[in-house]
Amino acid sequence: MNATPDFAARLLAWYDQHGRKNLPWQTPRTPYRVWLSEIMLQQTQVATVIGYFERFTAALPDLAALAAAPQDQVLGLWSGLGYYSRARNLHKAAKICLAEHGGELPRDFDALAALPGIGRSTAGAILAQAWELPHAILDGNVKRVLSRYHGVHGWPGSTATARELWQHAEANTPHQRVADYTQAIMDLGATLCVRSRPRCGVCPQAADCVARRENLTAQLPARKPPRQVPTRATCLLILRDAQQRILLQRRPASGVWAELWSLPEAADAAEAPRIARSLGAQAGAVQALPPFTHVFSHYKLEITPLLASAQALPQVAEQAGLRWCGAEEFIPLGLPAPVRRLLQALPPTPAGAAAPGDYA
DNA sequence: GAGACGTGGGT
DNA sequence: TACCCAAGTCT
Repeated sequence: MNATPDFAARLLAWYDQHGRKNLPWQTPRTPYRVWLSEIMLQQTQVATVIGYFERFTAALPDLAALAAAPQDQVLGLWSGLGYYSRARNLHKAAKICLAEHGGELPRDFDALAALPGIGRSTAGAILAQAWELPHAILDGNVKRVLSRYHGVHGWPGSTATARELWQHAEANTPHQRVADYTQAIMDLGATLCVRSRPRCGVCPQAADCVARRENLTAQLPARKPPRQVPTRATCLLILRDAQQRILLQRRPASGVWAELWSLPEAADAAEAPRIARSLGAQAGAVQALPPFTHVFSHYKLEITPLLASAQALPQVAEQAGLRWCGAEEFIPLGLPAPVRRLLQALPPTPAGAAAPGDYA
């Protein structure tokens, strides 16, 4: 690949003047905080992450605290961020670090990339930012910058184009000031070389940028091939007892929202009483609340909330993965975002309404 | 290689 | 509105 010796120098000079140096994971810049931020920032924008990062590090300030935390706390701190396998893998990796790496993140690329949730780019970012080791990264920002600068036409998601971009990324990465360089190229992508209407007029690389020269900034990087997303439908069962508690059910270990606390599902309202009984509850009249659509990256989900007064059946033993939760109790739990919204906006029980079996 | 995996914001 | 996508990784 074309070595571009001036690329890093120009970028670092720009970074010294215009780069971001007060992001929460930069002060202090410990390996744990770098790691956590890199995981949170996967497929997630900086502005979204900042609040989650602050809360997470306040509760779990170091690797040992994370490793010792219950999974429900970790998922609770992640609740709303999405891609929850990141949280489960982060937790697993912390335990592995404690058991196999002396309680620290390994400084070896292969050992780091072997940890769950850490791939090639994240491993490179951690080594570069935490320890100044000369490793390249290739995240969305870098893909955009390099696609334009080097005039790479292929879609970055394809293997061939990714390989090409990795070669550019390796060739461009300097051996001095690696941490700053890594932050700098992401800052460039995030603030100047943005997807639409990049600010080429103030870009330090504009003179040598292929896309700029050939007027291709709107075409590069190539778009992902469009794909139709299917629509599915479900009913979420809100079983509420006389004490205003809601029955929550833990999601299965695989699939969407894995291991989060959620509402029981039903195919329709007619099925609700039978579902309730199978969960050890007696449901009263079922009221359908206004349906809404929740959009995932790969499908749409039409959700109809079904509200029913209910009573835990005392003769049914408590089942694992089920819990009756008061309004204050579900706040720290790992809940899917639409479930949290739904429970927070729940209409109060009408005065005088009686739950089944509540004959007082 | 292609699909699963969340959510909120920009255009 | 309906897309597109944002500091990717795993299977």
